[in-house]
Amino acid sequence: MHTSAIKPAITARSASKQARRNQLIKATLHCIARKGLSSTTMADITQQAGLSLGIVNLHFVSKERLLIETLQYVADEYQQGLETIYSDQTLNVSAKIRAQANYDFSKKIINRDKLAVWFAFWGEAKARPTYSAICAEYDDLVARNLTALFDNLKRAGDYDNINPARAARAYTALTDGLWLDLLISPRKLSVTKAREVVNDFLFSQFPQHFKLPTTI
Amino acid sequence: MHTSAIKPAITARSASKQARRNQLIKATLHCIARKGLSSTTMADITQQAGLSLGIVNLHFVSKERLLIETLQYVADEYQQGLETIYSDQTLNVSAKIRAQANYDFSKKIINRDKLAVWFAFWGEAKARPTYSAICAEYDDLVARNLTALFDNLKRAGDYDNINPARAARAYTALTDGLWLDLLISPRKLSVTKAREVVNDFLFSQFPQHFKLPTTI
Amino acid sequence: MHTSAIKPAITARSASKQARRNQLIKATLHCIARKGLSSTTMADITQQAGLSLGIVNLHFVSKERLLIETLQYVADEYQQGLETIYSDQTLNVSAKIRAQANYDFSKKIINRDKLAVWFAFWGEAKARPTYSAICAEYDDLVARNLTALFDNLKRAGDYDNINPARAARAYTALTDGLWLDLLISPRKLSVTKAREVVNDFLFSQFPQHFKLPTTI
Amino acid sequence: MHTSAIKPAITARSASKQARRNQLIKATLHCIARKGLSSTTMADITQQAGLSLGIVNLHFVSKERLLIETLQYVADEYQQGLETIYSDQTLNVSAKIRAQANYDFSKKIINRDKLAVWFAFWGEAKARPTYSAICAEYDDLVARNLTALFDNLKRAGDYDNINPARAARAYTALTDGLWLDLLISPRKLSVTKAREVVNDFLFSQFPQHFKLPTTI
DNA sequence: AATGAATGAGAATTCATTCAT
DNA sequence: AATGAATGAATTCTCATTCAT
Repeated sequence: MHTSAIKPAITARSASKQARRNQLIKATLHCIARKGLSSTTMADITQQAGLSLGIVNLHFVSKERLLIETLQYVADEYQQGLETIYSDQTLNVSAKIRAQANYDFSKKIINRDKLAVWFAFWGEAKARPTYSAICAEYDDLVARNLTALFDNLKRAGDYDNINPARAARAYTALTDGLWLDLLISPRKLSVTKAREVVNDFLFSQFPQHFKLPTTI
Repeated sequence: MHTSAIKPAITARSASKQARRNQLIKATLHCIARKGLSSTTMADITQQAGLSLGIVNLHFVSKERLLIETLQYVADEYQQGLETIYSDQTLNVSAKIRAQANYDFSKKIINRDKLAVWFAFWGEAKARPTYSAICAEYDDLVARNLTALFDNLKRAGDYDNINPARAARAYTALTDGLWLDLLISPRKLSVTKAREVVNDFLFSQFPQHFKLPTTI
Repeated sequence: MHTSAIKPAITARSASKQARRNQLIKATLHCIARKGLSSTTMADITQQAGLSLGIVNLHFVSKERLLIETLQYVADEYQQGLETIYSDQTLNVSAKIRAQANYDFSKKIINRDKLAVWFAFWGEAKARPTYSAICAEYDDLVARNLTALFDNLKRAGDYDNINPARAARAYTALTDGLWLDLLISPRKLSVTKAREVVNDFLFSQFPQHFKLPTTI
Repeated sequence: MHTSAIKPAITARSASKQARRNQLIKATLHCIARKGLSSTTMADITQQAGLSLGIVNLHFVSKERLLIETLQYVADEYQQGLETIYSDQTLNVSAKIRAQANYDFSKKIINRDKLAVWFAFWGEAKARPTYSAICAEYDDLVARNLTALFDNLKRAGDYDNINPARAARAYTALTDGLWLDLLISPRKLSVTKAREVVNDFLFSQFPQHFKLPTTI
């Protein structure tokens, strides 16, 4: 009873606390995309968030922690999208793979700002194990699930030559590489073309389950 | 004896201007790989090179210029290796492709330091157009040549479904992605596995010209 | 009462900011006078002000801006003194001129530190247009007002040979030159003597309105 | 005979040494006038002289010594011109004064570069006693000679109100002040006007010996 | 909880001077 | 005597963090 009276107050407080944190993470994302990871300062972030300079150290202890949580935020966001697909009971195996391919090159993911943030962190990953760990985590999720899906397809079709784990590895490498291309030379590679490349790949691996892109 | 007579000539003072520049670029590469792009300072670089602090501004005007020339150096080195392959008259089309695949995952290229440097710069590319420009250049070289090679194969075999330009795009994306995986999670992806993934890809596209990796 | 409740909140902040700026400008003046413009460092200034090194960039963006505002400060201070004289309704024309002559060689102006600062900036003026502009501004004020005053005198007396504009120019040149002498060779020229030189000049131009210095 | 064979060799050496020194002083003057005293570097000077960087320390020991000798050079040059006038037996007293006035506003002296150099050093004078000493020296020469000349005039005419020493002081202050104006605001004060101001002054002091400028 | 002025360690850059050639 | 690459102390500027309000 007491608790039910007190809890809302606590939740309210912590909710507002979480709101501040998200506000700062959003601002951080924005700044990293505009100015790059190394040129983004605390002043940039807090100004972008419309808050005072001291607030980051209040809510995140240090800049380093804010950056880590920002990366975590982006990784989580991506993972949640995938998990929704993976756990969707209405989709069959190939539909899930198709859904992931669509998701990986959807407006939500293919957003130059988000790509920039991904690669900004990857670029620092070697020197900062914490970044590596976060990046590796989502990688795992995809590898596990995609391997399972490809394995299912292999059994469902006549795919003796396919190694599901390697195909999954190829898929993630291919999408990472295409994202990089989309970021570095957006004039040479459109999202449409990138999708075709992915579809080519899926068709080449599982011709009985995927269609050839209309244009060759 | 010779060396003891020659070495003194290469001491601090008499090293050629170009030698000094290379010395500094090498030191820069080393530092970026160890500490990351953003944490690498002039003091780190000059100390690594065994030279004095002021030397960078003497030979490169500014840190920014040194970094650009360092990226250029790595890009040039990679390009030269490829051009040697592309212009090798003793290799037929599929041998050239195989040679590139070997080269792309050879000791010379797959070196965690060099990968780290690549991704360090890619991570900053969005915010620094000069970096993008250099990265885009080598991309172009590969895209052009690989498209031509795949085009040749297509005519030589029964590959109606292949779009050479897309296959080339897929190849570069795949290798970029694998490099990233090798950098980020070297425990999960070995160079051997990465080679198998590439071979899988080449076999899936041109089964008449490439062999299936021995292990499935 | 209202004011005492409201003002402190508003003024306290902004006044404190302005106070810091003045504190730094004062310290700058002091350092320039002691060590010269070119040998004055940020460390000198902030130490003199009893503040930390980073404070200048916080309040003035750069050293260059601090120097400009310091020059502006001295120029403004001098101008304000003059404007008080020019706008004093209780003084007649010749009294105003006499007041300016007194002011120009008063303790407030003839202060070796301030003279040193003036000439430090003049010395750099050729190479820095911003300095020139500020110096030229006060020059203008004096030229305009003194010309008008001399013009009045000319009409009031029998001064056919006087060209008011030229007399004004002569007056400013004379005082500038005397200030320089007071700075460079204070042993040869006392302030008293300098005053006599100015009085000689005024008497020679307008004998009906100014007295000959007592000692010849 | 020996001597006549050896001496030329010695003279040649020392002459070439002096030539190098003059070459460097000229270059220093040029650089100070263009860039200001504080921004002039050893590299600027040696490059301007078309010589190597190390040469200054070879011929002048330090930058400081070079600057002092440069100031000395300008001061000497000015003094020599004056001494030629003072010792010219063909000129009477008022002609000498007129000659000096002409000289002080001649092309040789009124040269923005040289003025800039004068004031650059004066600006640093307070903080560097060596500069003061050199500047004071020429001042002395003028004061002594001009006082004597004015004294002569006083006896030759009806000038009871004139104090020759003060008039001399006024003359030097006036010219210094006009030089400063010519340097700082050349658009407002032409050399012609400056000459008129000086002539006004001489006429006002010694109306029987100097003519009123034609324009009033 | 929030602010933002102040701090000061750390970084890049400059440049007089040195010294091997 | 001359050169100019190399040095490293000195200087300005940046910016994460602190802390009084």
